[in-house]
Amino acid sequence: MAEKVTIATVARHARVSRQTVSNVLNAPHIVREETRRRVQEAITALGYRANQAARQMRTGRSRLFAVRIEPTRDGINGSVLDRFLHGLTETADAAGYRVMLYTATGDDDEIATFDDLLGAYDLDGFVLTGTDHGDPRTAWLAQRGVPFVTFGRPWDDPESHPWVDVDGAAGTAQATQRLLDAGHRRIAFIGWPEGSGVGDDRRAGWRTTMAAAGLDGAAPCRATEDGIAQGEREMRELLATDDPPTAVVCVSDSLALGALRAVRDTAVPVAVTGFDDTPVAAAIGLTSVSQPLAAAAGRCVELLTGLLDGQPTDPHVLLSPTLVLRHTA
Amino acid sequence: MAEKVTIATVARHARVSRQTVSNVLNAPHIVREETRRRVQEAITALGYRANQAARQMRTGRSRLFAVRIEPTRDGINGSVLDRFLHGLTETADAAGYRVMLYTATGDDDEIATFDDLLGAYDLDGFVLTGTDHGDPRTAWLAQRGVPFVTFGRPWDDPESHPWVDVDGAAGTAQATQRLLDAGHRRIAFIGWPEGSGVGDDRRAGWRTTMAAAGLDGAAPCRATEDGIAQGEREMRELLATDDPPTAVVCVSDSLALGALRAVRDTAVPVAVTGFDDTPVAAAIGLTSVSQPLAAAAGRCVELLTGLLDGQPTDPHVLLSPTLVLRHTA
DNA sequence: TTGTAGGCGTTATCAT
DNA sequence: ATGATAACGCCTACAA
Repeated sequence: MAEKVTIATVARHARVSRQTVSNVLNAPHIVREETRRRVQEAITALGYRANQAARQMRTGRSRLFAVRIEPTRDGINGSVLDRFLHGLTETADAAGYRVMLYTATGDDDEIATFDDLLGAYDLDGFVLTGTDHGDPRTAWLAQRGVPFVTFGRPWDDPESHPWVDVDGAAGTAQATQRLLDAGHRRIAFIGWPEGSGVGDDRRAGWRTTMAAAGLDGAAPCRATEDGIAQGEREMRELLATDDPPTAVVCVSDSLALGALRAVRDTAVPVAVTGFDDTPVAAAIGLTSVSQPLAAAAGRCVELLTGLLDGQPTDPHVLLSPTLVLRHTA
Repeated sequence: MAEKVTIATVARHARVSRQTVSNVLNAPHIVREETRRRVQEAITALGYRANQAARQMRTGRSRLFAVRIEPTRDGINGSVLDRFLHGLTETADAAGYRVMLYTATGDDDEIATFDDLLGAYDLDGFVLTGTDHGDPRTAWLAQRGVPFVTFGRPWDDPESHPWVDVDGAAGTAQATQRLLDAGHRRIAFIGWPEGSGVGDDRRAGWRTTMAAAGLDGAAPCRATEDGIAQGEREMRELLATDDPPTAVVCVSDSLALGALRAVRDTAVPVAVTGFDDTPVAAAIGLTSVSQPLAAAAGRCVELLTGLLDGQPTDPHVLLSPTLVLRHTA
């Protein structure tokens, strides 16, 4: 444990004042070339690292972002957040920020945590995931002028705050088109109940694609809560109709997995596509729409740092997903 | 957005000195009952929160732990870390600590990050996951007296530092015993190559159980890298032998998934068990050994906080996994 | 371009 | 039991 290396140690070593060292760190352009080099050398030689606590106390900024980590619901969708989180940490790191985790049991609890975090750690910003209609969290943050970005559009008013999202409609449209190209005509959709922004968006992609092909009439649509069992049930009912579909686009891998089970029992092959390209999909060969999570995370960091530096960045980013073709479609 | 509430604000409000407020916070017992109550009231009334940066500068402690988030390798095993991380964040929270994330591309890079983090944020401790033989990271931390806990035993010397782990051998033993009870006699094992602590441990559980049943001769054992394709190949080779196994215990869900594919083509039903109870296992009905990840995370935090408070806690915790029975065995 | 003098909010030390 | 004072490491004035 070498004794602590402070800005003073560096100054002494480089035979300049502490202020000059600070300048080299925070405003390199105002320091003479040669002096700067000498200071830089001292910094690396001594292994100096700016103490964030001291810096934060003076500047009020912590170079820290906070992200909520969710309780891994059914575990299938959990991996999406997991991948996003990794991308976020990596990009933030590169931008000189670190990511702090927190948990919350609901919106109110999360808002209380905002308060806590802001008071105790002077957090620079938040990255929220999974926003929904009339989200109280974004309102709270916006009202206090706390910088934040959401991964997921604000469905009520797209202009209300910076966000990054993946174009779900484009994803399902792609999947639907692919089935169309393969000769399918009766293509069903199994989605979530109306009212969730994400679910409605994905359904719209399928619906418009079918309509564009003049196939509205051949497009049975079901809605259910997420889950494998639910997917299986809906698909069975679909198959039991007079004119059963030959393909189905599902709003999630969970539902697609269930549909796949129902389909396995039938003689006629039915094509199935899912959404999110989760590990499960990869493992069982399910064709699925893949979100560019690392890119999304990167853009979130970009937006947030831009906000903090007062740089004007386009605050709304919509990324395109890609269809990963496997055995099931 | 109200003006900042500091210890001075509270002191004024409660008509005491700043020091008394500090005492109420850090050494309540030395403050008179009535004074303490008055200060507490002021604290809640004003919504005061101790500023961590200032506290840290004075005490040198940050109430921050760091954990590495991995690049979600094949995604199947990634979910294990994900669940662990969530448990960690929750327990740390309850203990008044927060979790900071970092990434690293290798051991050396990770050590460099330790240095960074320690210098910049005065981190209180690290939680390492997935230790292996002769881990340079633990050596580095230990040498500098940095508090840390590993999730995973140090295989070379169990006494060298505090750890929490799950008894892998007990898990595979349980799985094997269950197959024995079901009447199986020829039970194979598909594992990882010798040399990984975790893999060898899990193999040992199977081997000793078979030996105890006097079935050493009926216990074909294969080793391969992790992966679905690898599992399928090994299982096919196993099935092609003169006296093929009627059941197989796999060291991971990935391998089990592959084995399952090989087995689906055969006429004779072959029982398969995996390890980690990943979402994939749940989705396809694979019997698997489940690790108590939330509990493990909790014990990690317990050990670490104990270390920091100088409390003597048993520094070695071995938890038992449970077998989750599903369709495949 | 470089040096000097506060002060950020907290806690430890020492008086009272 | 309580209060005054110094110090943690850094950055932002201002002076040289």
